[in-house]
Amino acid sequence: MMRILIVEDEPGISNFLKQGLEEESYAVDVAEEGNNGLQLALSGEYDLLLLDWMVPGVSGIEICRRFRKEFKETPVIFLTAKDTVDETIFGLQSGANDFIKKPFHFEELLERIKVQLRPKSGEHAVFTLGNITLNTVSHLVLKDGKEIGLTQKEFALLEYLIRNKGSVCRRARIIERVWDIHFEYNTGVIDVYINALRKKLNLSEDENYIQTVRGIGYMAKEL
Amino acid sequence: MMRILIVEDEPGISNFLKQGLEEESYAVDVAEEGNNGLQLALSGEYDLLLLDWMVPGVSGIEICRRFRKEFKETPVIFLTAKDTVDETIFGLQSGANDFIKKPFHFEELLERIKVQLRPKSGEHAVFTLGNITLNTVSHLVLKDGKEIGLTQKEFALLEYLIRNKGSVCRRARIIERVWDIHFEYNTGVIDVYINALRKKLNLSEDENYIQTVRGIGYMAKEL
DNA sequence: CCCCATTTTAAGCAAATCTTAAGAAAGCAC
DNA sequence: GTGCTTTCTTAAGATTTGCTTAAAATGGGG
Repeated sequence: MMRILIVEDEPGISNFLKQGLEEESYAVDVAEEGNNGLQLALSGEYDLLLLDWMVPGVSGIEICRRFRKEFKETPVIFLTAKDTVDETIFGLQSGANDFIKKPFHFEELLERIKVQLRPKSGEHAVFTLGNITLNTVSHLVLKDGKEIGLTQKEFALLEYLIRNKGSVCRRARIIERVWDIHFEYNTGVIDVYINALRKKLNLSEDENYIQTVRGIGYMAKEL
Repeated sequence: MMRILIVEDEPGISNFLKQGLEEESYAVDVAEEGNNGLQLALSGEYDLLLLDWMVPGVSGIEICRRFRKEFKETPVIFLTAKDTVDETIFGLQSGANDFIKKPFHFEELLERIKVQLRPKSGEHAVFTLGNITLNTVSHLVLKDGKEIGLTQKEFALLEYLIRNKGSVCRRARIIERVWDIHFEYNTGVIDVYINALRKKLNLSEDENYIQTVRGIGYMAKEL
């Protein structure tokens, strides 16, 4: 699941964007103010930043600059009413990846977001775990070359586990990352999905690729 | 286990926070008054301070300032009804890491606490003790490169010992830090776990990495 | 509006872990 | 060596956590 942070002080715009992007199954957080926005951005939770040029508190440009120092690869897109060449250059120098001028069509923004989030050549789009192959672009999972039909959530869970192959994934983290649920870990939903994955992947005894780590969570692991 | 000290004179607020944070599995202590709060803060037991701006006795700002002299890295968050710029700057100059205005949503506070407690890049995630490796991120323990399956408590105990490698760890301290039990040291539970650790790590005679310090406690030690 | 696939909740059962307790062994002072 | 204290080891009961299944909610498409 891709996570987007919007820093935008006009609730009209931010709500519109949040709803639209959530319908496209992104996880969206909104900060209405610069200090809060910067802090959230630096938390490292996000895969893309949508910054308003001018927000109360720390400005979008400043957020972008400070963010760039920490996260060199995460894309930043500016939303701006300004379109003079000077300011644009200034913004790009601050490390932004793209600009979009208000007012804009939602489709155009979405397209640009997709461009930024498209895995760059050289980046992994295909992950493997033993004889299992997971392709994040075609959204296909194969085991021994045979297609396994997974639902959205099942795919997201498997993707999260495989991306973190070799590390124990804590339940709280899984719930946050795959379900976008925060502050409520007493649900048994992870277990049900792990169960479904193991069943659909038809893991035999000697194919213990999805291991449970009692008291902590689960781990995808090569054998 | 992360330990939080709340200094807040309104029992309504402090109880609400204590309960909520404990449900998130933080260890929480409350001081209702400044002098007591300062004393507890300076004890060095805590990983984060939640200070009310105004409390009877020593003020929150004063606690923060005095605390900063001793503990440069431990985060401090203020709870405050005040939000004028002057006071905010004053608070930040006193060394606070963040502010949150009353009234606030518990989720927001929790989010900010998590941001502050997130291990900063560059901090140690991997600790070693002889041929033993403990990774706090992947939650794995290796001996001679081979994975050792530890339970939660076993892992926590080993982590505590290794983090304090070379220092004797008193039983009372271990019970407080690993089990969060205070004022009750007559339990034999540490011995049982030390035993389990030595067994699982399969420590031979010349690998006495976890030493008994008779009458005091235990010590992890390079040989 | 209904149907169907997906997601979530709930509950009983199984298994691993945690804690307690008690006897054995080891360390220490005399 | 004797007697006392501390630590080690084991095992059993209590508790927690995970597995599995079925049923209930949810949500999108016809």
